[in-house]
Amino acid sequence: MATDKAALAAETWARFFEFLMRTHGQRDKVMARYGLTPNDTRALMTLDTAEGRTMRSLAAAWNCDASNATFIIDRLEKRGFVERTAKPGDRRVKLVILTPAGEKMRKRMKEGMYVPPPALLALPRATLEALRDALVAAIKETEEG
Amino acid sequence: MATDKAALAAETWARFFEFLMRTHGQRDKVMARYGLTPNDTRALMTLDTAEGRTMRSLAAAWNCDASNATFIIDRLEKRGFVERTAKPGDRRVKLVILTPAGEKMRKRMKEGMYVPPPALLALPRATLEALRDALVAAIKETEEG
DNA sequence: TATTGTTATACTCTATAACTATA
DNA sequence: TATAGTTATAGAGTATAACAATA
Repeated sequence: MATDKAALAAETWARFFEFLMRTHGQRDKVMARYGLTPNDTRALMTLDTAEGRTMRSLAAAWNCDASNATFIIDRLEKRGFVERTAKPGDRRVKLVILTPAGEKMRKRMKEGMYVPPPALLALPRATLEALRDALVAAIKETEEG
Repeated sequence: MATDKAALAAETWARFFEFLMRTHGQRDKVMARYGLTPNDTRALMTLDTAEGRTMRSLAAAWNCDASNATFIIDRLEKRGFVERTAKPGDRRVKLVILTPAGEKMRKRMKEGMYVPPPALLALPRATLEALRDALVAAIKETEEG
């Protein structure tokens, strides 16, 4: 029966992507509304107002090169969404924080992106709960592996 | 209770993305193995060997500009994965088909991409079935709206 | 010497506008 | 005149290598 389970997992995985593709338009609209690229959006989601993050750690979080992180942060800085501040104690390091304007935009994006697609809202409550529970279980598995 | 359901849908949606992000590395690896970009992969998945598709319909399927479709097909043509053939009857139109080499690469990619992440395989059968059924229901809702 | 971040450069991806050839 | 596709061009996103400042 091992084969059957593999096939079931493969089908589930394919469905996962199909649903993702079918709801792609909605996410594009939210970003277009605020003139943000997918990059900008991801960056806003990663940052916070409090202590700030080093360029290095941002590059690692985005799985990209340090020079690319410079480029991404430059873009956000030009629009007034982030600030580079010097780290006290090690003047090589820069801490990037969200400005109030950046915090505001982040909140808007989050609201827009987390609005579930109508197709999800249309599901019966029990189906939604089953979906959520299965995803939570799957996420937990990624932590343990 | 409408509010509760909206919150449930929002949470489910957030989980969906979280799982997607956590399994991102796996998909990158498959594409890197064959030297394909995400673009190339999507294109290979869309095409077939039989009748071919017009550039216009490809651009529509990829939700991109016609000139971009030209660029994408050019890339695949250079690597010998696709061919442009003239449509009999209307010589303005070109039909793009997969070559045998393209068909082979398509099959490899499909195998690689449809391998479910280990975290999915680790779920109990009942959870997997619930997940699949919920996704199928959600996909169906996108068709009706 | 090693590390943090930036700049110079080049290549890929994408869209707009102008163009060619058919219809 | 309208449509299918391409080319010219420009801007965004990405990486590599060389560089500056600091440790």
